[in-house]
Amino acid sequence: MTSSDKTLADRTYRQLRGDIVNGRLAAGSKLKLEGLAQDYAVGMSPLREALARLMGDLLVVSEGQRGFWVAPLSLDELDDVSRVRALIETEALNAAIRNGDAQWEREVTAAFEALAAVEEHLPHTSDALPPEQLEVWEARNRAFHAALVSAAGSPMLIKLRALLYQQSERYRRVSLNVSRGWRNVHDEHRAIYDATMQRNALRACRMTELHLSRTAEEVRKAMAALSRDDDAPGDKA
Amino acid sequence: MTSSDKTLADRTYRQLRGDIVNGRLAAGSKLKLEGLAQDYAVGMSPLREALARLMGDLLVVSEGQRGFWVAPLSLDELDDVSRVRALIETEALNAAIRNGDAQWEREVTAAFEALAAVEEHLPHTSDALPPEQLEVWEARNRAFHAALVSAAGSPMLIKLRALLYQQSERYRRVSLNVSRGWRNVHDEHRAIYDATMQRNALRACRMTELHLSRTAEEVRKAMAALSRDDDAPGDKA
DNA sequence: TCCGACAAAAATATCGAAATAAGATTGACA
DNA sequence: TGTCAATCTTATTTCGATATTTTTGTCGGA
Repeated sequence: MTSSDKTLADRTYRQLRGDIVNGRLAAGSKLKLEGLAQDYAVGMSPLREALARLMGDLLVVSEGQRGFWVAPLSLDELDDVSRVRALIETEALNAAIRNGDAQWEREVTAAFEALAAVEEHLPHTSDALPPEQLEVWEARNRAFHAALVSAAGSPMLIKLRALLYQQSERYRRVSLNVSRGWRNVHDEHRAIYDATMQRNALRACRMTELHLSRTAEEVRKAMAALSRDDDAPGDKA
Repeated sequence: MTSSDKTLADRTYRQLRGDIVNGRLAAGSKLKLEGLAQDYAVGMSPLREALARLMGDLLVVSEGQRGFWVAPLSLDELDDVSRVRALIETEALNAAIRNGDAQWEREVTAAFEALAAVEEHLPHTSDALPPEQLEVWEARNRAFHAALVSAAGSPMLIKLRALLYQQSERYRRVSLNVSRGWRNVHDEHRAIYDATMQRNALRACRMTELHLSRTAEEVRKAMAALSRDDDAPGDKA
């Protein structure tokens, strides 16, 4: 699609990843190989290769001779991911603030302003957001957070951060489907941005932790609500 | 081999991973698919599936339509991996010391004593170690470090730690091939073990950092020596 | 002679489809 | 009601076809 789709397996990997992260493929659902091969119009070989790579991203799990599933979501894992993400993200941001040069500042500013342009007229009370606008926000949010840490000078930190961001995104998408409006997430982004530009690493990391924990809290509530909804209408045997 | 080899791709994944980590497949070398398929006695599909999974472990890199390579090693990456590993490992150890119960203590003790049994009569000056004994030490070292953090209560931390340990192991194996003997690594392990058993998290983490940075330093020297050797005898065009 | 562009050939990576084998399901029988 | 076997579904793998890259060889110009 966008970048390096030299091979069919590559393209399928990206498509599948997107469909899992944004929830089009439900968490925990069985991935029927034949069906997927048809949907994505590929043969078994590229499909299996894509699935194997997604296992490394912790988006797919497999069991011996029984097939593949979309990795399940759970409240416990949400807490786990959120905590580790905070650790990695603050470490990376700290390093970036230490190492970042003028070019980095420009990139962060550009990413922030692009994000701000979307966030400033977000519905505060509405319960639904046009999917297209949601995709734009997701992309710019991802870009902003990526830009912040891009000067960390540590490929490994950046790689792990990307992995954890993706995990978080899956959870966040769940809550966006049931959320009763947007909290003033823009203020939080601005606080992180300002502290970063002032090279106030301590404050920037604190604001980041706050931002992450608030997001996690929101997801937690949404998931709890969802599981209540799941239990109530369903009957026991 | 050992655990879940339900499928050919699984077995091949493990074999390849082992051969890369212990250096039987040289860093940076091209992985010729046909050759590998013969060596491991599998077809293309399971082989490619294994390689795709190894990409997720950062042990293999691939390029578009041009094939696979063993991920290269570099001094920069050694520093990067070492730093991030220290971050993750101390975080996990800290949590484990907070959460670990009596069962955990027993497991750590057992792992430590098994390791000690090998380390106590390690050659202090010898320059070569029988490969078989080296494998035993590697296994017990891995088990000891894994046991320490096993009670961290965070699957994600443990997963990332395992990834980084594996990266470090690759580098360590390089240095073991050229090392002029063993430093008193056993004292370092004992210091970590003692502090852990005393539930002295601060000291345990400090000792861990020291242990990791000393190991990294040793590897750094070995790699520098190797690259000198590589340059000197070789001729320019 | 030396180099560079170009074209053919070889090597190799990628992919799809059919064969195989393992697991799940159904139904008969005890 | 539980067990076993036959059947069906589905994952896994092999194999062969296709597409791409790399190498080799040839020619023409400096």
